[in-house]
Amino acid sequence: MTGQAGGESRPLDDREIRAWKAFSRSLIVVPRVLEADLLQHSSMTLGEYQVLVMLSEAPDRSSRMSELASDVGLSASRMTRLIDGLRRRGWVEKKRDGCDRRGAIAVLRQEGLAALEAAYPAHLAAVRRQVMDHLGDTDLDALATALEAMVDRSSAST
Amino acid sequence: MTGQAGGESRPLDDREIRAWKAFSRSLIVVPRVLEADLLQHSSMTLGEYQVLVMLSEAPDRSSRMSELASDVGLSASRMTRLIDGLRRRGWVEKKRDGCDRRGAIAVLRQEGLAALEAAYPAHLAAVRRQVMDHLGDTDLDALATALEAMVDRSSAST
DNA sequence: GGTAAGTGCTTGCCTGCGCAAGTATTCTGG
DNA sequence: CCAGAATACTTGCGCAGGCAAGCACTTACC
Repeated sequence: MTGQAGGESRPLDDREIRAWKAFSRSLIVVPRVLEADLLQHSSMTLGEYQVLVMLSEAPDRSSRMSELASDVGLSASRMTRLIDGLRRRGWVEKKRDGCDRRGAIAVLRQEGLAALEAAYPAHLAAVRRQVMDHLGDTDLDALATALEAMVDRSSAST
Repeated sequence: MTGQAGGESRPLDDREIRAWKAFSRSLIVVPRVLEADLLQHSSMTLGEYQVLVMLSEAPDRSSRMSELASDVGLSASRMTRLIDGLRRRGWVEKKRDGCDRRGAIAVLRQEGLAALEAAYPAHLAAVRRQVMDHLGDTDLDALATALEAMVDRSSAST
């Protein structure tokens, strides 16, 4: 029994409903607000910001497209176009992988790192203001563990 | 200095980074997976499902467009087109408000309720499987409170 | 009562994003 | 060494969703 659609699931109780409704609203509202802020201050998307962060932390400031995609949780096609956008702005360059010439590797350029550093303070403030400041009573480790499990489950079911 | 981006914020510590990264990935991945599931099983969007739920719980199974929009966290224009879609499927009808004839009121029809009830079991199972099942160690009330605060803060800053 | 400002929905247009199909390259069995 | 399967990206296309401008109606003020 995979549980895909088959098994009867117990309905959510009141606590669960409250948590789920709050979570599902946050899924819509939080990214919108953060993205609007980032777009206004730094002319970049939330996805673009996250990709720049991943690249800045990667060895040689470079990473394969497919890794970037799965790390941020975007589709491969989205990543192609996202990287194209960053390339047009001169923030990253793309080169074919020498060993596996199917693959492409995105490399963060100096200008991209500068853009990321310029965007960082305002975005950090927005994340604190919109998200972290409200997590006061929450056990961060338990929350992180739970969210990681969700995301892993989802990637697994692909 | 607006204060919007002004103040220096303390960088996130390791715990916060972990929680934030997990949260931001979940913002991308969770809605995608749930929506794909809902679309496949019931041919409706997550937003459409949520609107149907709101309507089914509302007095007279009807609600003003603007209320629906703010309850689910979507923009007014999105709500117009979403309701149009539901109307085309015969699930909802729209009538002008008698008292304030600027306003429009969406009314859930029997067919819409039936569609919602048909979609419910599979969606419930998906929500349990993808989300609720992973929240075991988490204090649901604290989490709900935190998420509600986030969303309220965001709506407020409009 | 009539004009000005405000409110509530709709429309035009643009962007983000995924899916399905296509292309290029690598791997695998004969 | 060569077909066929598998992999890694790209491209075509369609839908979700926001913003800005528009239209309809109401409220406020003279």
